[in-house]
Amino acid sequence: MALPKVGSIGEYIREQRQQAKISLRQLAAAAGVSNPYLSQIERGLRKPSAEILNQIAKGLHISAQALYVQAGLIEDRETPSDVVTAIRADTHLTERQRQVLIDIYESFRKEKHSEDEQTSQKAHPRSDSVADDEQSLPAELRAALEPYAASTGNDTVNQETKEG
Amino acid sequence: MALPKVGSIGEYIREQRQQAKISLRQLAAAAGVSNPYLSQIERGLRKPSAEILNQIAKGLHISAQALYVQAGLIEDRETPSDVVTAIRADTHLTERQRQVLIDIYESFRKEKHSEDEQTSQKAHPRSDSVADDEQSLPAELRAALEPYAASTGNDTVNQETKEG
DNA sequence: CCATTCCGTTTGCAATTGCAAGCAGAGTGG
DNA sequence: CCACTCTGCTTGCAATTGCAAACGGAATGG
Repeated sequence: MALPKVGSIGEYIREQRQQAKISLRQLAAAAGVSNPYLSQIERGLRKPSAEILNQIAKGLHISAQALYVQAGLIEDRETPSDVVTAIRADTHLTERQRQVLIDIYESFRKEKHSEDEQTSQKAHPRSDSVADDEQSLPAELRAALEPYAASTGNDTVNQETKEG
Repeated sequence: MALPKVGSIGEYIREQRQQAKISLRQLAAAAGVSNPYLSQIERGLRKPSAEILNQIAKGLHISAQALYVQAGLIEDRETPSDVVTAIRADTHLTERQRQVLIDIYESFRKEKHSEDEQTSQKAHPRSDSVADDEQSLPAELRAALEPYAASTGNDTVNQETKEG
């Protein structure tokens, strides 16, 4: 395949480098890549890997995400909702758990629609001790959530929810 | 010769894929990469480029940042992955909704934490067509959540899993 | 029993990354 | 004028990515 549109990332790097007033070789040294390779990257002749991109970002003292966005490697971070983003980014949740959480959150948002509330952030007296000794989750809700909690192919819960 | 410690990213991908209950080939197709290559990635034999990583993230419906963090390509402090903080900061939720969301999240975390990973399973590939993805919120769960949503008496809970 | 269809893996191979070495030009100054 | 040093760029080459094709199992079904 011919060269794709990697030009924008190279231009961006060169722009940032020139704004920092450092030479190509200096940035190459700071980033730990070779000078010719950086030259080719800046002119769009090569498509750097994520590792190289990360090192360049470090050498430029800019956020790696800025470079990734420029390279089209991550979405433009529209921040749809910090909650959804955080859930999606949580590496400890399973796919299923993520979807359940997001769905619950969105249904909450929808329900909340008509109700205007000016909740000033007052101090939460017991904000830190959540889910420690007393769970405010009623039994029925916990029971309903059980099949979603840890099902990773374990068949302790027979999920025969087949549509008729 | 010596394979570097790219293992963690591969393990993570495989874990996420198995939790999503899709085959290696399915994920490969969804991500637009070849099956053998994905196999090698998951086993840590290859170090995927950022582009491939991004496509895999799309195929897994997880944030690309999560993968990049796992791969050690970006610092994890760059990602706002604190679900509880995000929920607390959301001004569109009622206090009660926040509490429920956080509790569900915490219970998910607990279940996942104590859960023993179980990969040895008798594969029954086409027992009951698991292919249909989600049916996100079952009626029982929605019913259990209703009293917590908002007492507007409106029950228009249509689920729209936003997919990119 | 053999054909089919999944699953994941192994095996070559083209294309690409990324680098060491070397090239051309512009200042600087002895 | 020539040596030195800086700038960025071009050239081969080893190592790697990423893929098409083919392989060994396991389950379904004629």
